[in-house]
Amino acid sequence: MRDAAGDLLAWYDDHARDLPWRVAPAARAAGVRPDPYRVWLSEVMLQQTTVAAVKAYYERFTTLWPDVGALAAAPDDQVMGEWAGLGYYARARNLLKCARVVAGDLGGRFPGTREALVNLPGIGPYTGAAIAAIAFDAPEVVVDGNVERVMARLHDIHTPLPAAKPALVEAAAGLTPVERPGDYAQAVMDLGATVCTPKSPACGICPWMARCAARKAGTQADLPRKTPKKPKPTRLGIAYVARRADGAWLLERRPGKGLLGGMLGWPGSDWSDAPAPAPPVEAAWRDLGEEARHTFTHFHLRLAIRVAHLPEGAVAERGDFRPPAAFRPSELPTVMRKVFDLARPALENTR
DNA sequence: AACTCGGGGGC
DNA sequence: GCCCCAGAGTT
Repeated sequence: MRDAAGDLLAWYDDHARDLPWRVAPAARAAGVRPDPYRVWLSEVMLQQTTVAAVKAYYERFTTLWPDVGALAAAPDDQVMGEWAGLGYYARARNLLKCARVVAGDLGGRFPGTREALVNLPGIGPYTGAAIAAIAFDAPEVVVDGNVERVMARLHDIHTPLPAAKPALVEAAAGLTPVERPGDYAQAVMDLGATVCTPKSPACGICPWMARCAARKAGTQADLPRKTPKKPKPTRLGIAYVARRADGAWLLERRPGKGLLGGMLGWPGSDWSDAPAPAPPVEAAWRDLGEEARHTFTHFHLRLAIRVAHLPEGAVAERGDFRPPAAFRPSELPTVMRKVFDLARPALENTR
């Protein structure tokens, strides 16, 4: 009788999703290994991010920077601009740090073990194990959100996350095969993404149906359990959008740490219960009367928008003027792009 | 162990 | 609206 990993690999050979960062099955069978650079890039982009959202960014990055040396040589601002909209911007900052360590100290080659990989910026337990397994054929235990859900159901584990994490890792370790560990890891994740989904799992077509304890007990839809999360407070702020008579926009590079760190944005107030006005330049500011609403991981934001036309030669206390040719709205994180979309009509005419 | 850190798609 | 997503880093 085939073991659980064997059943899943057989399913994977017929049902694997065709994803840009994967080596096609025929090529893989012929011994072609995936490029560690591309595995790493895809895994970092996929952290807490859906496949659908990642695809276009992955194609863009690999076109602009086909290898780790090219990425390491790219200017910080360009990389941050290309990451804009994908979220969790510390990933992009650590991506560059990691690329520069690999391209510099490591001669352009990624290390092939989990232990060495997790010492690099932005590579944690999951990503280190995933790169080692997928790119280097190491039998590492790869545990992401999909694996946690599948293991909780397979073994009918009712302990809420995150307390259940050690038990789920142990369950995953007991199943991970020595052969084809990379395919096995991707198979569990595909299973979680397409069959063992968070809501209404398709148990009838699951290759592990007969082995699943939660299905026997009828508890699969309630697993994994999670500790309740805190409600999000609402913060208020003011964003200032100014345009000079020559068409230049007044923009500001945010500090390199914290929320939206390193990203381009509009100058503004603090975000709090009672934000203090902080115009970046003396001008006849006009309130737009419409606010940008945006929800971050742990709070809601309502951003009032103030706009102003500035005379030619105006000088700002904060931020820098960018001519239209040097500014693409796609460089902005989403909340700042929302502000721009609302403010633009009022500033289309430069005088 | 708890908190910070984005954004979009599904329901 | 809430939930989820190929989590990592900080405190």
